[in-house]
Amino acid sequence: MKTNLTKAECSSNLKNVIDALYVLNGKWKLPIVLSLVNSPKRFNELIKDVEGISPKILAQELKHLEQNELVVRKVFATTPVSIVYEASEYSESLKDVLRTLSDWGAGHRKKILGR
Amino acid sequence: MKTNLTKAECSSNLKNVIDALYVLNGKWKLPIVLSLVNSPKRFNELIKDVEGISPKILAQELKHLEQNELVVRKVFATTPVSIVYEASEYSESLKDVLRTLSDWGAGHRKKILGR
DNA sequence: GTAACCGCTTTCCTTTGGGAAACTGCTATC
DNA sequence: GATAGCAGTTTCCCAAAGGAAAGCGGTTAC
Repeated sequence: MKTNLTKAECSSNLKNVIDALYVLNGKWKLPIVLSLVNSPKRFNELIKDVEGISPKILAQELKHLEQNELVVRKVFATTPVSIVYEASEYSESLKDVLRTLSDWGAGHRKKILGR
Repeated sequence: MKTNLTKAECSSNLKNVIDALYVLNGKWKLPIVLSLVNSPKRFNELIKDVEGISPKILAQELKHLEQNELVVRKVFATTPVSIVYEASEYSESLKDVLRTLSDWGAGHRKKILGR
């Protein structure tokens, strides 16, 4: 059986794909999530770990990721309070997405650039 | 076995994922590919089918998609020449990517918006 | 010959994303 | 009391993305 994309697959899923890309898009979202998957971190630790990001952008992206429940902001009532960002359990749902994207990206680079 | 993203999965694949998103990104690339998967089309047919796109953007995106071998531009020596754009056979390689993105996007929308 | 269609390109403009730097309020340390 | 660190916010700026409108060279239909 020929496994073309069917019309249904194409049009009915376009919105879903666009929604997914909206959440993952931009220069920093995935780097931040992946840094937090490695280990939870505080704001200034993220600034150091995610190379090149500015505090404005980091704050902005963390809010976006929090809204999408991929990152959790935890406040500890120490003095002074400590604030720690973690990758949520839900962020594991990205695993399959990231794997297929990574596989395709690797294969594609090889096809187009030959390396 | 706990199926966390491993450190290796995270860092070594980030570049691949970013490369993949670079190719798929933007407002119009996927709509164009999906329109062409349904049926090959001429320039002005695409203008009508991909609602809201301007000729400048369409020309630009078609070039990008051609460079990435997802779309083929065929010139027929009729008088006047007719130019037809088709989804390439290689564009089928996007099937898995689109499916996982679509699944995740659908689930995610449900989680965040409850619909 | 003129009006219309095809496949674009050009120009100009607005919106969006991202970055640099300074600054703020708070706390802790010296 | 001065300095430094934390967790950001504010301001200003630049570049890239995207859109609206017009134009252009060719062809064909009237």
